[in-house]
Amino acid sequence: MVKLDRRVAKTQEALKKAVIDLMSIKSFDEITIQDIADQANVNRGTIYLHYQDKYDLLDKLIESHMNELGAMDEWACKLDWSNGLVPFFEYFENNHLFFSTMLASKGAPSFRNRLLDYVMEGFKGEIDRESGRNADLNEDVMLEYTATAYVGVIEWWIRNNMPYPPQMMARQVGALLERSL
Amino acid sequence: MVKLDRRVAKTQEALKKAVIDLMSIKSFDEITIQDIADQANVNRGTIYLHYQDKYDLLDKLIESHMNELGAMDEWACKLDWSNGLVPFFEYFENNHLFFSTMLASKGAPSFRNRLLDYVMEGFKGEIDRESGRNADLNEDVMLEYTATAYVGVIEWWIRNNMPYPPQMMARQVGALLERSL
DNA sequence: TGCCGTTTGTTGAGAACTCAACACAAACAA
DNA sequence: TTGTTTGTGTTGAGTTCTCAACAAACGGCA
Repeated sequence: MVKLDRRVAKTQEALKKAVIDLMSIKSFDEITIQDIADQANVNRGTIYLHYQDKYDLLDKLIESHMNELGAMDEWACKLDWSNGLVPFFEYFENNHLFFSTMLASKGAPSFRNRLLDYVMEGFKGEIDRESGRNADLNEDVMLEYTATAYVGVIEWWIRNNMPYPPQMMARQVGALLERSL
Repeated sequence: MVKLDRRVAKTQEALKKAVIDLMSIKSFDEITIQDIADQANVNRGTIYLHYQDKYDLLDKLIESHMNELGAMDEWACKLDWSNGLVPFFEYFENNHLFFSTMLASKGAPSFRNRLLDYVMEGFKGEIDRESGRNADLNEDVMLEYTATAYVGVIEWWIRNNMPYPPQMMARQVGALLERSL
């Protein structure tokens, strides 16, 4: 992991934030490269030093969120379900603008699928294979079932402006996931 | 007025903000150049591309506030007292962190004097010389009197966390200033 | 006194960014 | 159709910023 130039970090951060902010106003397709540059207070040409085009930028933005979630996974999987989920719900809360606009936008299905894949990957290692209570259950079905439920709840929670605190959500969803896996 | 490079504007902005933020924690003398660089997320050497040292930076920071106030002066002096003062109190409110720390710091007297000078300069053109009610009053005394009162109220208002809204302050102080000038 | 850790101010090479300009494509109106 | 507008992607010269390194000054402290 080479530490990257301070300027690079700053402009990439600004560009990603700009996209998120703009997506709460316009749909992603309506956003022009110039819009992003203005919002980020960066020269238009600079964007092309980091990304192919605005789709690439959005892709990298999603990617960085997934990486962030992945990093939390490694850290949190040592805890029990209820406590381990807290940081995730806090993360969703902190970045609710991103997730809500992404899940509401025209490209939502593909983003939703990407999130589902990520979640399923994480759940794969959490299935109870020892007690035998899942002996006659198919793994793919179990994963699809729980991941869909989990993502669905997240989606609902964010869409409704996070009516309950992360701690409570973590406890509730944690209990349900524990039963399912 | 040459428009300056986007990068220059950004770093100068970041540096000024950094100083203000740090002054709410430490006294200005305790703040190191490295502190400012860290807070602004800028390389230490970069500071010297714009300022002689941290004192010069503080000086320019003050200067830019005075210019800001001066620009508002030209715009607001066409209005009556009560309405013309509103933007000023709003400005003080928006930048209360700067003014409160400046007026509380060790260098406060010099800053206070600078503010007084600025205010007196602005009041100079507002003295009523026509009605005759000020005929036997000395201009210097009047200016000193009103400016001290004005600055004193501002200081009190900010020190006490702005207990009344800008509009109300503008109305009250406006009425009093009108009587005095 | 001399040593030591910290802060300061400066330097040079190289990377990143700016800005204005350009050619091109798509959308759209006359 | 033609002309106009708007957005895209690229280029090159010039400026700004980064980073690591350096010498020098400062303030304890033994």
